[in-house]
Amino acid sequence: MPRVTPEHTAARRRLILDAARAVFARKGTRAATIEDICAEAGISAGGIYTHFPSKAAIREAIHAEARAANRRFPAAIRAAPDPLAALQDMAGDMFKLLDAPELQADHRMSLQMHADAVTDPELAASYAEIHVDMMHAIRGILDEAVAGGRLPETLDTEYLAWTMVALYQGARVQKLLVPSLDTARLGQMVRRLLAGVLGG
Amino acid sequence: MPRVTPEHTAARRRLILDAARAVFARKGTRAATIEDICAEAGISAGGIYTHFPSKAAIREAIHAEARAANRRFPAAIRAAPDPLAALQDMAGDMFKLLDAPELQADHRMSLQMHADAVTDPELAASYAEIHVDMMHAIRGILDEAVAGGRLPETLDTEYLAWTMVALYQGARVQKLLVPSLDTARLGQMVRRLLAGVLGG
Amino acid sequence: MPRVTPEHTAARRRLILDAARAVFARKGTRAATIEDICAEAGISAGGIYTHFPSKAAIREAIHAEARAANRRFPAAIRAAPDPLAALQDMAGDMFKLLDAPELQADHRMSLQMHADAVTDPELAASYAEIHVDMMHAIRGILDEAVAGGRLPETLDTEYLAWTMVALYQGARVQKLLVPSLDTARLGQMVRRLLAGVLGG
Amino acid sequence: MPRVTPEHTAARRRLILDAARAVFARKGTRAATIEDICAEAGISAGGIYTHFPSKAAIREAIHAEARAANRRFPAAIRAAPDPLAALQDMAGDMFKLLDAPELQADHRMSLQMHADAVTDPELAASYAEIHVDMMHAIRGILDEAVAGGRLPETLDTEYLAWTMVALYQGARVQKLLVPSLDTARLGQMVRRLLAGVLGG
DNA sequence: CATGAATGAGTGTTCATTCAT
DNA sequence: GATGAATGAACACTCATTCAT
Repeated sequence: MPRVTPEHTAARRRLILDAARAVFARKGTRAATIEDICAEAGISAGGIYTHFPSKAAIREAIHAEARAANRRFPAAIRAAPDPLAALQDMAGDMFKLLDAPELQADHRMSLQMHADAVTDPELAASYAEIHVDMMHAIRGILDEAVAGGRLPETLDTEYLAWTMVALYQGARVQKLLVPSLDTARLGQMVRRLLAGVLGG
Repeated sequence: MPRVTPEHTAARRRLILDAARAVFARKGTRAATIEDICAEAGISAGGIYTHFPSKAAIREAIHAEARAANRRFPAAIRAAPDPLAALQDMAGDMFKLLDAPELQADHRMSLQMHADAVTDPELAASYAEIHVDMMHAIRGILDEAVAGGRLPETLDTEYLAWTMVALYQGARVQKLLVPSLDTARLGQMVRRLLAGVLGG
Repeated sequence: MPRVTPEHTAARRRLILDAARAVFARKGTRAATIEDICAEAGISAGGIYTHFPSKAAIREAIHAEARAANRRFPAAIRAAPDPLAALQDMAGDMFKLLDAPELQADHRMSLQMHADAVTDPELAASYAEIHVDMMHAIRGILDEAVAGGRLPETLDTEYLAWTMVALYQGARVQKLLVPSLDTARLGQMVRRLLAGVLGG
Repeated sequence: MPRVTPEHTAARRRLILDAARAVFARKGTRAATIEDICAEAGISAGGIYTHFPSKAAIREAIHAEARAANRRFPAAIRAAPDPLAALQDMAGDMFKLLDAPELQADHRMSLQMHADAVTDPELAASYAEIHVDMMHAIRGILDEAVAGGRLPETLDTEYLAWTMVALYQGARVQKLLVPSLDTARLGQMVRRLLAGVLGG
């Protein structure tokens, strides 16, 4: 019978994952060493291996969490009274996400992971699914608006959705490289571009 | 009379840089080893160090070339009879670039470099300049159109330019992760979005 | 074109193998570290890997050499004018081998390898072949003596050969554990036991 | 009243030692991990240290038991009505021991221990004593037969005894490496060799 | 200059041992 | 006593870089 509560184990996993995310974001997944992660987490060098079988497993766990977080996005937006309006608002305000201090590590991590994905087919497939999921979520809202007569049937909803996702990903990278970027103005411009198609 | 001609030296540099780009694109700058590059170039491990002082120097040389290539972009577009129309066309057609087989390695490399940039402030600064350069080139064209009365004075040309750059970067990543992406339809959508602002 | 002669490469391999044999003999194959071997050979830690892909490969190379050495044994004894007499002499004198200072490391190594073999099926199969080879060599001589009418047809030549091999292996271990063992007297006794069966 | 009875403690020791013997036999003393032993014994990693201060101590305890078992051998053979005949029988039948399924682990263990002994002077000394003990037991029987006039005074009883021990050790290794070995025929041959010296 | 073997600091991982529960 | 997570010193192996040829 373990004398260690499941809560303690979960907390330790959390500790390691958070440390790893911070270190991966700072140094990149490849340059980050197990020792870096342990130092960040305040545990000993071997201590990781009670909770994860390898460095790759940590990376995968972080990736899985990122993916899970992305899955929650569609539900959130669908819950709005007027999803189409919510989508437009978010396109304008989503750029607030780019400034959120608590998300900086995520943005950096994400970029590292994208770079890894190009190298690792398995990771690439999984990341592709994240993008596809985001696209589908947006497209679903657009399709409903088309069905409701609020958008023309001729609208290529799938590629409008793809475009929005690309815009988000591109803006994330841009903000990382050019911190002085004014995300509010960027949001305004995106909103204006979308207004030309979505109305509003 | 020097035994080794400058041409030979330049050819050797070229050989190494091309090999390095290919390997960096395939494996990532960190995972790629000097030996990988040598194998790709068909030279010996020590031979690199006659031409480059370190692996980092190779990466920097590649980056410098990428930057130089980007600098040629504004001039090309300015040379068009109607730069604004050329810009719009390119926004629609630029996505052809995403499919160009000879550019796939560049797209991959670029992603690896962006990831490195987050880790390395010097590289980040330099990459930021590339983005700023692209933005300025686009903005210059937009500003001229404003001056010529073809676009309203109220247009936030700087952030429209930023948006276009973000869209390009995002689309590049997207195409790498989701190869089935139909870049023609993506281009159509981008063109349509821009039409709402630029007219057309 | 390699600037290093094949002789140099062979010498380096030899250096490493000899060092490894010494260290394996002293510490056992498992306890011996790559660093031990490098220190013994006077080379740097990574230097081994130019010549051997892994520690296991070194062990296997040593094993292969031991096996090759064993293969030379039959030819040597067959070359004698009277192989049966030579066999008997060797049975008595072979125990001189146990004292030979230059073979002490081999005897120790051999014991380590036998221990490894029990653990590793592949190595076990290979070691079994060494034993079978030795047995066959001895049996061949005995069978010729039977064919020549010098030994009775009823003699179980196969198992007499096995017994001789077992005696050799057992004596090797014994001498390692009990260095004060008088191998000359041991040889006398073996010769006497064999005389009862082989005549002489 | 002690919460933990001596019986319980003894049983736990037994459990650990049996598990350790099994694992050592299977993997070798060095490759076997504490965790392997714990898994085999069905206890936890820390639990070992209540009963043994270290892994080495377990190995030593097993060795001590092996030595104790060997000490019982002389008494058993002396108890026979005709010890000399019993010795000859055993030499022929002893090879039955090689086939006994319940002794396979012991044979393997023994080989591992011999290998360790070459590495560890203390263990070597102790193992030497086991061999010396076996030799003395056999020699004692032979000397009595000499005293009783059944064997010639010129017989080198000490080295005949050593030879018998070597034969046993050698045969053990042989049977491990060459499982197809026919131990009955091997026994026959040994008996026949001994008959030439001991009569019978 | 080109070569490639040698170097040696550093990496991910293992495992005997400790100790809070 | 028993547990098993935590520790930290090794370990096998990698790789950017050097340098004798």
